[in-house]
Amino acid sequence: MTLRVTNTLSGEKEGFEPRDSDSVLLYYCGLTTSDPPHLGHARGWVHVDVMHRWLDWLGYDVHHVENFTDVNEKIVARVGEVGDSEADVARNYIQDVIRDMRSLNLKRADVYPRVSEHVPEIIDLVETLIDRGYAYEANGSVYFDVTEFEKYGDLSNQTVEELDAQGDPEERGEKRHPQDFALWKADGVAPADIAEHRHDGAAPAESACETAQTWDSPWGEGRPGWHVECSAMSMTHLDETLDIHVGGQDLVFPHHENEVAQSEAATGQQFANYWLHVGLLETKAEKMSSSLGNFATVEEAIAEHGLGVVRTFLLSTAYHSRATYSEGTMAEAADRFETLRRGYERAVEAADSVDAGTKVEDDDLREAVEAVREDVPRAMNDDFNTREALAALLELTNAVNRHVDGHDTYDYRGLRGAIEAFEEFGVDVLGLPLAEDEGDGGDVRLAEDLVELVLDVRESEREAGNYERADDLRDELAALGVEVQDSDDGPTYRLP
RNA sequence: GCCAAGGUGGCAGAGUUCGGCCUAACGCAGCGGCCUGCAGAGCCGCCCAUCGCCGGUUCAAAUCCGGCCCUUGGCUCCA
Repeated sequence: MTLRVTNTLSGEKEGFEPRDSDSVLLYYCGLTTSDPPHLGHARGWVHVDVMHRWLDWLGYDVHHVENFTDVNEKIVARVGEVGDSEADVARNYIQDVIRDMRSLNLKRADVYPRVSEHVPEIIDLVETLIDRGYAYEANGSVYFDVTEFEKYGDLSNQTVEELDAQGDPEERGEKRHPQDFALWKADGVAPADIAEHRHDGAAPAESACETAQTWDSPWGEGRPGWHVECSAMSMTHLDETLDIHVGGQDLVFPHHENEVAQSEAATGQQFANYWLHVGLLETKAEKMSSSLGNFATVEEAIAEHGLGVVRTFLLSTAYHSRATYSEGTMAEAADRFETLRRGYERAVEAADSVDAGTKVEDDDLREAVEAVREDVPRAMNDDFNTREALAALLELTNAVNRHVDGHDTYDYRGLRGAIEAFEEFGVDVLGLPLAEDEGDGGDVRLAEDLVELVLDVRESEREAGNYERADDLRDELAALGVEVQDSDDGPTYRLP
């Protein structure tokens, strides 16, 4: 059973073969740190995270890099709102990104390089491109000459001629061809460059622009262009040829197209063997984006729904499809996650109970365990089909519930198999917090003791037949977020 | 206009690579039943799909081919 992935280069699902049979170089285009991260970013991160986890499961040594674009006109446009300078704004948002990545339970990448730390490498790359005849200098700026690179347009399936036909010839300026793009931009940032990105309440554009960073270069003072950074950083931290390059669907053109051109022109090597593109998150048939202002931030979503629900939501749609964010889709995710979490909990409780024995054998349960061990790897190997993987775990949940409901004594080995499958696939591969305890601080212990005290009182009311009083107590606990469930063995509860 | 990705039940969303086990998964919503003092959770069952439209290939098509319609994304900052 081998991994197959949909490669944007070919437009087809292909068998995955890394350059080196036991390691994978994985690069993900991170975000520009000019706005709070929203759920659309989280979708990309979580899917890359699961790819990383699955490649680990398959036994590869994964080298994973994600960049931060901390030099950009949009960041300058925020000066005065969240910081006093371009660098300061970027630092603030990088901090937000790191906080959100932690709360999303992402496996760490090996490196999170920033543009501001890689200007020397970028300059080297630009010089190489000039030396090799793929780039030219004009008035202190450097442009990539798309007519020199034969494969330009291959990734996005366009030709330079087609692209030129769309461009406005007046816009060409100092470029030789309309599609040429900047590798290095002379001087700093002009107020006009940031005008369209500004919010109300920003600092005066002039003073914001004064904080824009510039660097010395062979062509004079200036700033790196947007596209070079990914080429320079991925080559610095991984290699000239990557196994898998992942990014949002909206980056295919021009960003990724330009990355391919720069990198391959400079090295003569294929830049990435597999290009994977994550579909965009939409609300009511409109993509979620910072510029449209229609986003839910990662922080808000986690605070409102919790990690498990957010991850379940993001993984409930295959990475390459677009996904819909709405109250309804979140509610569905909440249900799915709760079902899984309860199923896992029931398996653990049953296995640990005195009624679990070695003499009990439930074929249905054991078959379900075998099935999930086949179904999840098959789903994940089929282009990381996380939706199918979740469905397989839900089938296991159903088998666990049937077993616990239908028997007075439990099949210990069957349950243990189920628990291991939940942990291996649900927790380790999909990153779901199935076993999350709510922390073991003193406050939590006190809360537990108090809830148990209330439940004891409630039980005696029930025994006395005072159901109204008992129901009131349950309702009041529910109002505090404490979920109470009655069963034959007495009530169980869960803290919020 | 050009390029790309899509159009599957009330919603959401797999399956299309290599046509048949798809009489279309998992789930949400809805309905009925079991369990329960009640509720919830869970279990069992049911309901809702001629898989955008038209034509073609085939013993057989959601899956392949042709045409058309529509949606979204990219072509300008965007994961």
